[in-house]
Amino acid sequence: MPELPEVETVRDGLARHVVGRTIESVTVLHPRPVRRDLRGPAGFAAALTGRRVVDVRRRGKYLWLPLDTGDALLGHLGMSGQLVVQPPGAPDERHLRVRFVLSPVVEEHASRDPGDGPVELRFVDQRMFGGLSVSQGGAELPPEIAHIARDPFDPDFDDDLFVGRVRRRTAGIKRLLLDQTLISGVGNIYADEALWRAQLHGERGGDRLRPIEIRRVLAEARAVMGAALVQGGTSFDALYVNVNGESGYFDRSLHAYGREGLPCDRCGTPIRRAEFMNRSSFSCPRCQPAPRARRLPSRD
DNA sequence: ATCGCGACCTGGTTGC
DNA sequence: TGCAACCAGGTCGCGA
Repeated sequence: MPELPEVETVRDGLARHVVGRTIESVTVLHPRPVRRDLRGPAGFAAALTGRRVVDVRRRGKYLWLPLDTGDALLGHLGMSGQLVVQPPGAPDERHLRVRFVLSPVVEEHASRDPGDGPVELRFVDQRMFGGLSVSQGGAELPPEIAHIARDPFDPDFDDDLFVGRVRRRTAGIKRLLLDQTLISGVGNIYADEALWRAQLHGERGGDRLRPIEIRRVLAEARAVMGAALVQGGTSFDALYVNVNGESGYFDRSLHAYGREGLPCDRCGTPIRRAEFMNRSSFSCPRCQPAPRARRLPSRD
């Protein structure tokens, strides 16, 4: 499941391979991934055809491609989305949803790299939680994602602001780590990993954490995602930009997620799986002690 | 404002 | 063997 490191890997790959190209045609093979675009599949395609891609940017798990018009192609990979760059005529992927035919790299930027020829940008998504839309005037920052917080690698991410906001919330710290309006880019896997590394239980209330504990889990989120970023950045080949949650290029480094019943790498206690927000949470019952139940508000 | 939950979606896996 | 139930989870929208 793509979280910040995987999405950043895709952003970097797209920046190398699609910037400077013109979108020559757009084919929507399934309407669902463009559902957020109110103009419908035909309007979506029309708004992009003939436009040149001038950059590839990211905030949290969202990606957008600013266009020469000041609009942007906005995308989210959801759970199973991929953006792949392929040579024209490569066999269609099983779950190919949208195909963009891109022009060759313009003359002045071209090298002798065969990758400078025409390519296809393909949105492939099995479960279709992800999607694409055209954001009008969204080149700088699409208004659709103005509510998404900066991510912890953003130079303008404000640690003090984050600590302050967490301390004013009663929800558990895991829920707050997943709240993209507080901190973006963290998903279920890296939330569990950051909490394991910080030795904090995800149900500890934001208002029950000391500032130093909040700073610790923030530092660990940076550490675990930073390590994944380094591996991800070297894991795709020249032309094929891939995000695949199942590929598991980072699996070997996981200490909590998916390790139910396996011994904690720190203390040997079996890792426990718990239901949380209709999904799974993994933690060490010894290293990450659960908080005592909050006292019910008194009625006197 | 905040909280917590259901809906959305497919296909691989599990259980009978 | 066949079929149904289950499971993965990011985001949005809703009611409280």
